[in-house]
Amino acid sequence: MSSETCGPERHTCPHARTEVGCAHCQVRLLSVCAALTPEELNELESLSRHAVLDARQTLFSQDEETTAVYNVTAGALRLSRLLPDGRRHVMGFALVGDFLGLALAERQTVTAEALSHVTVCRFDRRAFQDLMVRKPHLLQRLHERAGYELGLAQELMLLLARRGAEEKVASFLLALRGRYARIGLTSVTLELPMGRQDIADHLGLTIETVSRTLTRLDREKVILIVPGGVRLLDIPRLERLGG
Amino acid sequence: MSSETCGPERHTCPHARTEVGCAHCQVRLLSVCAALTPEELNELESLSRHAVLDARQTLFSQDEETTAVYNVTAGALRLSRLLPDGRRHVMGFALVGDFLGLALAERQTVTAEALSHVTVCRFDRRAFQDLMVRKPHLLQRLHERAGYELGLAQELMLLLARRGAEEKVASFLLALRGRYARIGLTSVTLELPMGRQDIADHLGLTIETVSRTLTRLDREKVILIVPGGVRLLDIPRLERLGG
DNA sequence: CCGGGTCCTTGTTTCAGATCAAGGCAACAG
DNA sequence: CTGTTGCCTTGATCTGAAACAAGGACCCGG
Repeated sequence: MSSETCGPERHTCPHARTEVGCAHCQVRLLSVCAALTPEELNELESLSRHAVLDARQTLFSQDEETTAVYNVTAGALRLSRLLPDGRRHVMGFALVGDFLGLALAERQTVTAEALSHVTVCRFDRRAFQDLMVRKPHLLQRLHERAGYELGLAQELMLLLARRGAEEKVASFLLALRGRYARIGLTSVTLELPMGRQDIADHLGLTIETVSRTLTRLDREKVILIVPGGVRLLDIPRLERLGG
Repeated sequence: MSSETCGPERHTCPHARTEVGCAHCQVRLLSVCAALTPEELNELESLSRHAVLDARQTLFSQDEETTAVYNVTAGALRLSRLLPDGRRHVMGFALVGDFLGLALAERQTVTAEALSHVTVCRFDRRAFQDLMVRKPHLLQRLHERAGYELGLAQELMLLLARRGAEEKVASFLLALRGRYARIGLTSVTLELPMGRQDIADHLGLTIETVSRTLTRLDREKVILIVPGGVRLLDIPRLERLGG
């Protein structure tokens, strides 16, 4: 709640991109940029600026004008929405390779806050939009990605409507594992860069229920709680619990 | 559950479009077609076939191959998703002007069933996709629409996570009113083409809770339950209840 | 080493909504 | 007219997550 709002410009390093260009970007093949030819990539690169955020810093806030779109190259962010009555809902988490600003909306619909040290690739919105008009296959790629996001949103809806804290938590862990796998990160332990409160606000539970549920799963040897994440011990069982 | 699965082709009337072309379509300005020039509209028209469904008929089913995309020109459909364990979640309702198949996915993610007598405009998926590659502004329009859908999905997520049956029902009614207003339908009474069970499955409640909540709102003179829908008597109050 | 954070866990109570059960009502067919 | 069916409503009881309350683990700065 007390995170300082602070534009990304402050963290921009104009020299960074000369050192590591788009062509050498680790997330290029995961992201929308994969749609581009080398020369188009060059053009895109000329629009991009790297930005760095520390944990708890805000990349952009709900309702503010959308000045840029971003590609996450390292770290994780929390995407949340504040309700008029003060309650918060965490719409999701942006991981490496995720694109922020898909919908190309005039105003941000969510607040994006860094959960860890984060690096992003920043593109001016106008310039990006212009480029997209000229490169229909970039738009197509973006639209595909939007379809994927729509799918994620539907899964989450299913998750929220499904009663049972255990079901929710189990599905959440599996979904996160799936997203990590999609970007080639298959570790024994599942990193949880977000706190319990974030998970609770994401799943429509309270922090106590999330904590209790994780503790129970740990006690029943389905998972093992480790610092900064969990180890998934019995994935078939977890899948049975989650659906 | 017992609705007959039955392809839309059976209801196709190849002569219909000669009688009422795209240019005279009532929903043209509401839908993705609004992005097109008259001659492009002609081209689109040559791809379109009208199809008619009676209530309870299935337009397409979850997991089946996507052979076509649709534009709803009359009536309403229920978009639902079946979980492996048999539970159902109603992802949403398609109204007049809505486009089905935005994501251009290979397979359907939901089942679409007519809630009333429905007419749709059917476009072959391949042909539509080809047209879109040639008409970037159609793709752009589609992407915009996808952004809108993503917004709706987020709203619904908020709704599902937000506790309180009353809040959910109130927000649902207001959201539906908003969607009707968007397509120029502002009647005193809000039509509810879906049943109580559908609303329950949409909001993550039971049919009893939906019924009780509507009854309570009626008793408190916030709404008036009428056959086939409700009349919204005290909209400010409803807004306070819904957020 | 201590003091003050923050985050997480655990215990107890309470309540909203699920569940179980029954009945009402309109449409329709025989 | 009567039985059936589908949809909605109402009531009684139960349950699981929220709310409230407290304590523990860890980190960091002095």
